[in-house]
Amino acid sequence: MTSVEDRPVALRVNLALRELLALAHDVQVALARRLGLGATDVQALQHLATGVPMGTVDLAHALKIRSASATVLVDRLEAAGHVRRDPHPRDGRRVTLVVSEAARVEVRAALAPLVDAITRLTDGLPPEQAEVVARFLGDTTEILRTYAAEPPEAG
Amino acid sequence: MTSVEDRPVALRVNLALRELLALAHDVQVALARRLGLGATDVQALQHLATGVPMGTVDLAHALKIRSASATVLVDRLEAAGHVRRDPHPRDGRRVTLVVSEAARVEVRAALAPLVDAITRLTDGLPPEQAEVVARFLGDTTEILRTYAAEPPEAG
DNA sequence: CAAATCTAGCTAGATTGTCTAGCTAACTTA
DNA sequence: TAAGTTAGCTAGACAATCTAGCTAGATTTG
Repeated sequence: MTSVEDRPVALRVNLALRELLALAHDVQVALARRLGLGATDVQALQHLATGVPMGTVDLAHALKIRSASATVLVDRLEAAGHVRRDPHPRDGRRVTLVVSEAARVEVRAALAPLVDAITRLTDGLPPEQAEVVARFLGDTTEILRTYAAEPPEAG
Repeated sequence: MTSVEDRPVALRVNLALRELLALAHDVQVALARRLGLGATDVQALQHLATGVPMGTVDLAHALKIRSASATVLVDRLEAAGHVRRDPHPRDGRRVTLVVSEAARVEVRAALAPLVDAITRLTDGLPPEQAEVVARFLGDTTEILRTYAAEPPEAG
């Protein structure tokens, strides 16, 4: 039996989360505009900036677009000087995508106000509350990941 | 061996949030695929489903696209039987967009697993922790909104 | 070791969705 | 009533992704 008093809180969390998901798009667009790039291109840079070495196909998988589209995307980023195509040392077919240091800095700078604001928010919380929030966010991303991965029709 | 829990809480929250923002896109795409629509069309339905009466221009503002694009978007939704264009009772220029009950049900059903999972998660929290989470999410959406609204160059 | 198969990446052309430009009709104001 | 504003639409341009199909390098197999 759910009590009447914790219903509003659950509802508030649900609504806030949905609003946050909706806002995510706007945030990506805003970030892209700051960098003068398209939204997908920025996502690509963010993936590449994690440091995990990637080829064109890997990037395509990460972005959930076709490899052909990723090729064109990398063309754009390369033309803008944001990434470089390095040959793979062992596999002649492969390409290793390397983010330029300038692009890395640009992305970090554009994200800074956001990261700083969130950090301020987190630092303002008592440690045990921050812990609660971190755990909740971790669980939530897990749920979202599951939902996003789930096939449209359950087999 | 460092585990995830050893990291500073602030960093974990920041990372989780960024992951959440990245996942939001995938979630929208997954939802769109379930409904057989484009991502923006689904967002439009979600906006319209809130019950706040809207015209084409209002929808355009909500989605941050041009009114011309919204017109075409509404054409698509109308052709698919998801919305209806009703004349505005007082303003002859205006159109009131009405979501069909079928579409409303479809969207709710497609979102159900997500909403249910989040609700389970929230209901599993002690009330005071839920309160902390709700407050944090509210503050976060505020930060994101500010970031998304901020002009590329401070003038 | 040579043939068949697979994989990474690319090119070309079709498709889709948003954009800009510009229009009409209706509302508002001086 | 004339001028300006707003809601919505149409037409055509543009940008990003998609499908189809190709080449070259890697892997497997008889």
